[in-house]
Amino acid sequence: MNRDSDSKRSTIKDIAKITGFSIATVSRVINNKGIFYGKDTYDKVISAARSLNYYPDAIARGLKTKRTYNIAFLVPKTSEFYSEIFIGIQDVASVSGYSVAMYSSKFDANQEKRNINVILSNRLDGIIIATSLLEPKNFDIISMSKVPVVTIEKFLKDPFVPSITIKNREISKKAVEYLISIGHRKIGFISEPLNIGKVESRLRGYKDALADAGINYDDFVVFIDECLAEEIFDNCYNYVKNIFSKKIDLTAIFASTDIIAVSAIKALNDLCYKVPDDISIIGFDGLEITKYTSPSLTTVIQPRYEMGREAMSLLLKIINGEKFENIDLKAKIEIRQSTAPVKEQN
Amino acid sequence: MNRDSDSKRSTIKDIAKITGFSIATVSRVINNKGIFYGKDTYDKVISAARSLNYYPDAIARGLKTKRTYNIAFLVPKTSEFYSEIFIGIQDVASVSGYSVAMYSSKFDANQEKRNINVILSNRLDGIIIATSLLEPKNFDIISMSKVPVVTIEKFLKDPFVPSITIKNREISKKAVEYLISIGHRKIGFISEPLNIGKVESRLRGYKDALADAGINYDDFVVFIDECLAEEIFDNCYNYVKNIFSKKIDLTAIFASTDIIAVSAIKALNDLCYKVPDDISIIGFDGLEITKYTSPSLTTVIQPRYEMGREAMSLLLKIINGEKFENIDLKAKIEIRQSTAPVKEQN
DNA sequence: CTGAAAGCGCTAACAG
DNA sequence: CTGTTAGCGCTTTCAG
Repeated sequence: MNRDSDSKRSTIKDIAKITGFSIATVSRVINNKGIFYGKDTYDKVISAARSLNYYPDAIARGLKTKRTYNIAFLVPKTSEFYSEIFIGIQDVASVSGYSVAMYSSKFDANQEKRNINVILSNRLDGIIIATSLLEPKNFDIISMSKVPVVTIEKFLKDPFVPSITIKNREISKKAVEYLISIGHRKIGFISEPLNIGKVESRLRGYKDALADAGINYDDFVVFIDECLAEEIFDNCYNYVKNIFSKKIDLTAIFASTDIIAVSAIKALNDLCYKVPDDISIIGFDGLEITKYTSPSLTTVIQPRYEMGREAMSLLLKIINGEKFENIDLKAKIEIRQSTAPVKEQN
Repeated sequence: MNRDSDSKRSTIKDIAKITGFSIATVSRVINNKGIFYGKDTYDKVISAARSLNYYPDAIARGLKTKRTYNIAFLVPKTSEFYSEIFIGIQDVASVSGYSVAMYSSKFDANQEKRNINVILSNRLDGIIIATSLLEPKNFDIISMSKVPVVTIEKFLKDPFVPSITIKNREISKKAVEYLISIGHRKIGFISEPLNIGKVESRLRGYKDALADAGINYDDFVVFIDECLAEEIFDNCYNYVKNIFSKKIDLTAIFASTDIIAVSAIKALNDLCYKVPDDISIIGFDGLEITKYTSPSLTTVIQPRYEMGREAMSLLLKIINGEKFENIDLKAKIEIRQSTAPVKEQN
């Protein structure tokens, strides 16, 4: 069961041979370089190319031109969250002839390093990093290589590396203010590890809102799950369940991601708390699934598609040597069923 | 704001220069080719490489060797479903030194074609196609290129293209039999477009089960949503809502994907049907989120990680000229809260 | 154990 | 408008 590999890939040389033109001419028409060839030449070359099933060899071309027109999108895991960013990236990339491939580290620093090595070895023209890298040392490798980079959701102090962020602190503050506005004063905060950057900002927003409302900040109701993993739901579920199996006096939770929020709802249900009657929950991200949980989730919706578009535009600017600056986008709160006015305590 | 590009990437030539060896020798030690060099040579070259921050240029190497050690994973959209397959692929690929990048067509035949062109131009060593291509003509392009291919969840008659499938028909039959075993006889089938291959098999399994139980197959309770889109939840939700806004006499639904099932639960809730009291629902795929919906979803769990592993192993066999055959994996049913014995009709 | 040299497929001066 | 030619960085005979 083996495919006959007699016929190898055809090259411009082959086309040159059967058309009688030189490889230079063939190259010109293949690349549409100006009008330095006749209509007739064009037709002959193109039809020869077609009949030979010719494909330009991007490898050879890249060796010469130092441009591969390939972009890497580096994520810690592939999920709906990154997926939509990816689409935004792809949409603007393809307009400029760039293609983008997604590399997942699966929350594994070694895999991340391997991915980076591959990306650098393959001379990809740029890298978009989502949510920063697991291993700071891995960033140094990229940095030394001088490949254009932009980050999403993680601001680095490196002046060569601009970021796409959203106003995490501001919108988090608003989210918590909303909770306060409907009577909540005992509001917990649950999140992934703080080192993710964006999470810090969200915690800060949470504190801002409490401070403004004259509510004391209480370390005891801030829960940071220090574990990141693929089985993120199970992980969060157990985490929340654990928290609430002790008697905790909260009427609302601000969760730093939708995954946490959705898991929390389930955990609370299983513990016989009713959402939103006993406890309100607000999430963060705006994943599509959150409209389909019961109750549907009140959440902060991030403009993920837009983030992807902006990231790629920014990267293009760096590649083309134009000037660029950081971009800070707005998110918005969508109120659904998981939040309700606080009930009278008795 | 522009990075000084004075220092370009270093090459084996640079290493040769500062060590005094020839580029051939440098190449040998970089590639660990046998023991055709002394320990001393080795050390000198390696330390020079390190000090120059040397990266092998995969582009140049590929031009010479015709192998890029890059694999493409082609998906119609990036989602949790493909995500886990991806991890399986990546895990076995990396053991053999291959890296894999994911290319999404976003349910767009043009994007798909563009991706394929990029993949072929970049001489990727192999392609894993999930769920078949949108456009059959696009497959011809790949086929003509003779690049090794394996498909997941879509069997092609092409003898050069083996597939990883699961026993869709068999397990679907079992799923419906389970519904029947708890008293259901009015069972609907809701799915994505039939041309996805796997869906046909699931429908067949559904019919098998009905036939065995002596239940008449009724076209009227088989709903095929002919639309595929990114907003898959909204789409399915509306579709199901639409179906059930007419008075439909069903006690159970077999949904061909979890997304449909989850959307259906919500749609039914909004229509004041109770799941599973009024109607039972069983899904298909085993997405992690389905444990966290309310009620949690009874579903067919596919071994997605395993599918990815097997696909990559198969691809490696083709690449290495070994013999290969199709692989058909088993799925299993996990019973959760969305299914219950049928209530007495009155 | 090491070096010289050819060439992978393509682009881009430069010369007509 | 077209052809010649010199590499891009690397691997790989073939000689030593």
